[in-house]
Parts: sequence; C-alpha cells; structure tokens
Amino acid sequence: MSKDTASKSRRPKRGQTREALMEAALDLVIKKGPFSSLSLREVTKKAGVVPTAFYRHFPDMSALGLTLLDESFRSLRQMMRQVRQEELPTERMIRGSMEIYFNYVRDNRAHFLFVAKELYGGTPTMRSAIRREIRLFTSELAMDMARFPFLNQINAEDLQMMAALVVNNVTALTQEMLELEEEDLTGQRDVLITAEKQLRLIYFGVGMWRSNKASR
Amino acid sequence: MSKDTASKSRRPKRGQTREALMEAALDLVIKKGPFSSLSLREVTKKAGVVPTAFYRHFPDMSALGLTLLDESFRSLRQMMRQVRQEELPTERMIRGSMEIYFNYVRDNRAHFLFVAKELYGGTPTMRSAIRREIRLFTSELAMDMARFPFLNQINAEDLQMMAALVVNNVTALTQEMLELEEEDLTGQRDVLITAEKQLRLIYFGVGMWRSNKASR
DNA sequence: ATTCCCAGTCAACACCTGTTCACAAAAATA
DNA sequence: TATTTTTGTGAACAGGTGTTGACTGGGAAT
Repeated sequence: MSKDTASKSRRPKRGQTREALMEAALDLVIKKGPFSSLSLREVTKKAGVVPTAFYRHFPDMSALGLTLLDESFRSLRQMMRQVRQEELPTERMIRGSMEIYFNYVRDNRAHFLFVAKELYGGTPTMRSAIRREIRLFTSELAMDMARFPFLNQINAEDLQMMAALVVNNVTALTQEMLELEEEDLTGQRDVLITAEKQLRLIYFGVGMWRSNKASR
Repeated sequence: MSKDTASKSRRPKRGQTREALMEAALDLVIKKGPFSSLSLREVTKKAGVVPTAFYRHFPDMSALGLTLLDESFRSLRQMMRQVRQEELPTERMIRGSMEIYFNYVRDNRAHFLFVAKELYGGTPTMRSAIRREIRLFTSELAMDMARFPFLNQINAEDLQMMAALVVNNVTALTQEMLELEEEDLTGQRDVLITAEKQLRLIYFGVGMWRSNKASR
C-alpha cells in the first residue's frame, strides 16, 4: 500500500498529506460507519501521520467533511451534465441514463456511501448542503422536462413534483444499490431493471396526468 | 448531614428506569444526532441514573438500539393495519391514507427520526433490520394491490416493483417531513399535497402499464 | 422474621478523544 | 547561499469513554 517509506523521519509529502487524509476518511467511512463517528486521531493514523499534522490542512473534522462533500458533488454534477446532453429518443433515454448513472455509482462507491450516510445522519450543516444539492438536481430535471413538447402544458409546480418523484426514487434505488456487495452483479442488474421499469411507469403516469389536466 | 441516606439516593423506580433510559436515548437522538453517536454515559445522565445502572437493563448500547427499533416498528405496524382496513373508494383512499400516515408521523416524531437516522447510518444489524421491515411493508402493499380487480392482470414481480415505487416515495417524503420544524404547518401541508399528487400520478401510470402490457 | 435478589450507588481502571505548544526538517523564496 | 514559510513531529494536557468490582437499600418470597 504505502510506497517508499525508507526514511521515517521526514518525507517530502508535498501537499499529499491532505489527500491522504481525505482518502483515509473515505476508506474509514466504508468500513467503519458514518463520517460523524470517525475520530480525528483514527483518520490521521490511517493516513500515516501524527494527529497534530491534521491541523496543517483542516481546522477541524467538520471542515474535512465539507471538503469531501464538495468533492463528491463536483464530479457528480459533471456526470449529470454528461447524462443530460446525451440526446436520445425517449424510450432509450430512460435506459441509457440509468445505465450511465448506476455505472457511475459503482465506480464511485466510496463517495456515494459517504453522502448516503450523511444525508440523514450528518450534522445539520451537512444535511442541508446535501439537500440543497438534491433540490438543484430536481430543478434541473424539471427544466429539462419543460423543454419536452410532450410536457409543455404542465405548470411549473407539477413539473417540480414529477421531477421530485423521479429523483426520490433514483435516490432510494441508489441506496439499495450501495447495500449490495460489489460482486453481486445480478443484484445490481435487478436494481437497474427495476429502476427502468419504475421510471417508465412514471413516464406513463405523466402522460395520463397531462391529458387529465388538459381535459378539465 | 454528612450523607443523606434516604432523600434521593434510593428510589423504588420499579422498572421505570428502563423506560427512562429508552426515553432519554430518544430525546438525545432528536437534539444530538444519530443513535450511534450517543454514549452510554450521556444516556444514563439524561435518565438520571449512574452509568453502571445501565447494565441492569441492557447488556450494551446496541441492545438498547434494537429495543428502540422494535418499539418503533411495533406501533407502526399497528397503524399500518389501521390504514389498510379503511375501505374507501380509490380516489379518497390515497388522500385518506396519506393523511392518517403523516399524522402518525407527526405524533411519533422521535421514533421516526430515530429510524431515519439509522436507516443508512446505523450498524449493519440495525440497517438490515429496518430494511427487512420496509420490505415487509412493500410486500403487504403489493398483496393489497393484487386484490384490486383493476390490477389483477399484472404479474407479481411488477406488482412488487410498483409497491416499491410507492414505499420509496413515501419514505423520502417522510424524511422531508421530518426536516421541517414542528410549527411549520404550511410546509407540512405542502408535503402532504405533494404526496397525494405523486401517488395519483403513480396510480395513473399503473393504469397505463396494465393496458400497455395487456396489448402485447 | 429471615432470607434472597433485584436495582441502584461509588470508586477505579485503562483507554481514547481533541487540542496546545515548542521544535525541527524540508521546501520555497530571496 | 541565506532566509522565511510551510509542514510534520513528540510530549503533554484535561476530559470523556466503556466496563469491572465490591457494596447496599428495599421489596418480595420464604
């Protein structure tokens, strides 16, 4: 794991320690529990530095947490953009988006686990930061939906409601995915299939909703 | 008086201490954070007993947690039965069920907060216990749906998928409800309205799903 | 009336926690 | 090369943690 540690006195970790701390925290979240249950000392120990070195990079643990959160969402937003700009016919779009998304979840397991455990169990600061981010995704999805000619007669509030329905479900399925073992490929496939079905069902419902509203 | 012998040292709390411990833990979860972050000592302090008294009632903290979990779900199951046996026409059923449910959430805030924070952040034992319970609700809902003549052509797997869609969403909305202040009545109403709309949309989708499958 | 056990207390333990301080090595800058 | 800034170290602190053991009051059972 650790590379050349021949000289144990001073190693020129030029700014690497910061990343080592973040990585250590993420690792510990995977196998120990929520971030809030980690101690400064065990993080530094895992990172291979002395406790006091922590303060050279973060004022306290909660700062580390927020940095981790930022890192998680930065790349997530990037992937979302990628999903969004994939222009596909509606039928393929659902399946395609879900595939990209869940592949991303698989490849970034640690970050998602970190966020998942903080969503309801974290400090108020963390929770509201995550919720804000999710609300942002929801709004963006609603805006995307508004561009569909299929949906152009639905008011903004209902669009928001529909987007929330989608986001809530994908979130729940993500948690379900994270509970699975990494090797459980069939389980992962099942979640993907369920996701696709559920979204298609919602899609059907939206269609009916439109005609229902229009006929009033 | 060097040492008071009978003033407050010995009180005959016949088995009340156990409940005091559970209540104290629940209170602390509300204002401090997830159960896993509570210490045995602060729970006993809040309960008004000395730390060692804890062991007269529970072998360790995780046992307290499981007891709390059991208590939470015992009454929840009871309420669910009540909701289920309310026989109403479909249109009213959605609204009626959601009203009963969210009123129950409001009246049992502490228990729901406890469960919510443990769902993803708790120990593996707790998480799987909660997930099992949720899966149970989902299956029961699927069975209820199967009795609808409206849905009798849909196979079991798809019914499960639909029930999961409903449960996932209600779960998410519950968390949203719990984030609101207790006095925020308009916010709570909004969540209720959203819930009703979302479930109705799903209901529409299910209708389309049926005809879609039937036409194949 | 005596015994027994339940359920509380107190003292003590070994350990882990966050944070401070002074110090020194390495890296950056001059 | 000389100086300054950055970054990691070690010792020490005050306080919180779970858990042990011996002790004792009071109610229930004998």
